[in-house]
Amino acid sequence: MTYEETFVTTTCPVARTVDLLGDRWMLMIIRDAFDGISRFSDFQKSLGVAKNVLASRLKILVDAGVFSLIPAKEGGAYKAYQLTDKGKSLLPLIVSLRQWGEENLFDDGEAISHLVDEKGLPVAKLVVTSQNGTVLKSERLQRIGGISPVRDKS
Amino acid sequence: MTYEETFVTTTCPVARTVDLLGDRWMLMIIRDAFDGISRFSDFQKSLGVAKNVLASRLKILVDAGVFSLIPAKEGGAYKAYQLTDKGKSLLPLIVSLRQWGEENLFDDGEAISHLVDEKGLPVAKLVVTSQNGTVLKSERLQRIGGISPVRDKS
DNA sequence: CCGTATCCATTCCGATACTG
DNA sequence: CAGTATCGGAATGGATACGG
Repeated sequence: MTYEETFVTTTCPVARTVDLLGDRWMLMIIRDAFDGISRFSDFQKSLGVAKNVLASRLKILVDAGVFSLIPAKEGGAYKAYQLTDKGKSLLPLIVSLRQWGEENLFDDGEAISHLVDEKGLPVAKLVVTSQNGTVLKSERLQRIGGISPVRDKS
Repeated sequence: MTYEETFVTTTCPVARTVDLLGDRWMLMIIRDAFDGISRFSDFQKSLGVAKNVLASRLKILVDAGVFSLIPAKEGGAYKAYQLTDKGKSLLPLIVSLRQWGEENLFDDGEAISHLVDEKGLPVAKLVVTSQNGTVLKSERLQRIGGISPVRDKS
């Protein structure tokens, strides 16, 4: 079962991304990739997922162009799954997941891992803005084109 | 089975968020909520999900504080699931999903729905930056504290 | 080490029927 | 409309064994 076979045609980009990545393992695999993991066995150790499941997920991600599979070098022992540019552009998604979790799913004083830059500074909070830089609240957004969401007529 | 019962304690905020929201229906429900949907039957019509499944997901989201359930007004007919502030702070996540899908999962010329502000301007692209505003590439990030990811020692 | 193939248990989901 | 209860089937995942 390849990614293309299960791909649902929809005009909503959120739905398409969720079709591809909206799965526990997918998102955790990508998180690990941003943490520098690139080998099959390291993904498996980190996630504790069954090998067949991991293999199928990685195949889908390679097919989708999120990972490229680098063959083992001559004399090298391991293949490597590396994020492509397409894969690296998932960084805002992973950071969104991280920041929301940090702010909403931890009690004060609980152990927590942080994301920092090379100087140890925390990453800035992601904010949705208009193209002129003003912060946008969700109430001021609307979806145009494509599917027409059901709206409250009351 | 409530959200608390299945909550996996981990020091990684990504994992906690994925535990709660890393599911096809969850993310689609939240997308719909940002599109203004608030009623049980409208979610159901929009998503085509079975009622028992929808009910269980909405309960989890209410328990988690993402939605508040507003009872029907006197004389009003419908209850409403409204995003709380906590729920509204998921906007960057939904926008991340949307923008990645727009850029990577559509062929040129395909019908696509867009997210715009009240003036019809597209939302700006989300970018991960350091606290001083410089754009951060994934290679320059690292996770500190909490779990120690498996790293390549080769 | 990196997977693939198979099997089995479980979960999950959709459909239906029913209640307030 | 807004759910709850139940049931059967499909899909999924984990474990294991095996092969490149």
